[in-house]
Amino acid sequence: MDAVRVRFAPSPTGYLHIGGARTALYDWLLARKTGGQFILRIEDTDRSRLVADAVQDIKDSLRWLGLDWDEGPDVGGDAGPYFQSERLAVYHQYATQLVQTGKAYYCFCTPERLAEMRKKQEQAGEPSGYDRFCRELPAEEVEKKLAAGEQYVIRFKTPLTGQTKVHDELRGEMLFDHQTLDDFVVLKSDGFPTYHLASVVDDHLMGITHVIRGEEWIVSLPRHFLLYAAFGWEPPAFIHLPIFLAPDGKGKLSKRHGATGVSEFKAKGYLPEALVNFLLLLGWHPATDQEIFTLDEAVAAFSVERINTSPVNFSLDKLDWFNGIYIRKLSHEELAKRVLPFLQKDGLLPDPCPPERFAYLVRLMPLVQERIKLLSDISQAVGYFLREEIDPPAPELLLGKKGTVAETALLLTEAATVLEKVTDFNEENLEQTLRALAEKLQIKPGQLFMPVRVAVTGQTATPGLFELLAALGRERVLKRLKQAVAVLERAGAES
RNA sequence: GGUCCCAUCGUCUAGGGGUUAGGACACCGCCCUUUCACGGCGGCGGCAGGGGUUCAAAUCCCCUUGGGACUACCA
Repeated sequence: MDAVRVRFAPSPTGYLHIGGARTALYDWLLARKTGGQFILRIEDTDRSRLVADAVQDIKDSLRWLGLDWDEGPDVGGDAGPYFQSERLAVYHQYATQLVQTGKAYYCFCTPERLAEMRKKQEQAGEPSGYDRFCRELPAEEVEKKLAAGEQYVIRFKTPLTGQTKVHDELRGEMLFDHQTLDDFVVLKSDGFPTYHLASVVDDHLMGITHVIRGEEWIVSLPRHFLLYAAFGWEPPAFIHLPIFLAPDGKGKLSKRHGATGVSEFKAKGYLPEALVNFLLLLGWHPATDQEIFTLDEAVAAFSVERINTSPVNFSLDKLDWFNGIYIRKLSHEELAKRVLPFLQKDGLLPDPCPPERFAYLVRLMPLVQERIKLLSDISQAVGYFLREEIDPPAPELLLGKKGTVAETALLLTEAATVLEKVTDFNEENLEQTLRALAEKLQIKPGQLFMPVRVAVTGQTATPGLFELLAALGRERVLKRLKQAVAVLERAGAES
């Protein structure tokens, strides 16, 4: 495929949505695969819905995912500006051109009249759409209203008859009757363009060859083809991606279905590698049955032809699996780095983190790496390592299913005694010592190990006991064993 | 209501005239094992329905049904 120019054109009305992230990913992949350009364009033409931090969140999220843009905010480019709000003169020029060539007209209808019109249409069960009240206004009247400073919009003069044939790379040709289209607004009364005008003009001016966007735009395709024809321009290739449905399959994915923003996934402890891999396979499938992809591998394997057209249920199960896979791929050092902010947020490590504490964190990584699914699981997983003391475990937890208070207290006391004497407090010695103790007490190893585990961690699910004890260090182990014995003695006295 | 899109296990999907309908996640079981996890092995589970076309249909066509999108001076 020849080098391609693609754009991701989000509207800064909120954070970067997970659906938008997939669109950006496919854009980026296509650009990288063909040696073309990936352009970021901000479609800030709706002043009323503008969100202050949105652009920052979009840029941060894109970078976090590893999707760098060749032209756009912060990096510039020859086809700018890349904020539509800075291109108003351009849209005004083309809108005016449309009017002058008889392809569009001024409309002075008030929002009130439009609302009333819609109401009547609804009541009558008629198809909705502008009733073309201003379409044939005499030129003198238009001049008069304009001169009087009346508010106006510019509407496209959709042909009354005939049809427009549109083309989508995935679905092929689609036919739309002009009768089902109305005279849509291209320039709003505040001087800003609508999406239809702005995107068509910009895509043409910026030399966009492939438009990748959500399926919800298919219905608007005929308008866009009409605009291209009106300007005498060749339309780019259109690729409409299947929309994301809510996990239950009922309706479009939205905020009420949990996290939908890329930054939320980041905050929850998902790795960008995992999110990208997950998104990659949501609507696209390689020719092989490979499932794990680096960004580079994805670039090599990606092809537009293998994008799917059926709607996708956005279910998170597989994302968790991907996250585990990628967590296990990281080096101990790198994992520690990624996990650090979560520990700092939970107050388990200071910010900044002193080197020796970080080194200890790295030392802990092999113990927990295959046990956490989310980076945010880390506090639960290493809390008892990072704290000097732990809360005394509940007696029931120490006893397990069939232990008695007296027996367990004895076990733990014995354990403390032998552990105090271990010469070198390492994994191997610890295992030898404790297995020997179990044998001496004539109990199964597990009967000894579980109470010890609970005594020193407060949890029943932990990394291997001996590596854990070694990482904890003799002092804390003994202290916690004694604390547990005290808990049991107190429980024994009470009953 | 109108216009348009879509339809293979619960989910993501492969398969596009002849397959025991394949894989992954999830779930269940077994193995490994001091717990948890990882890993290994196995299992459960699907072509929405009806008509055609054809020697042969998950696959092509039509209808029905179901789901979804759009229906703004939002994108």
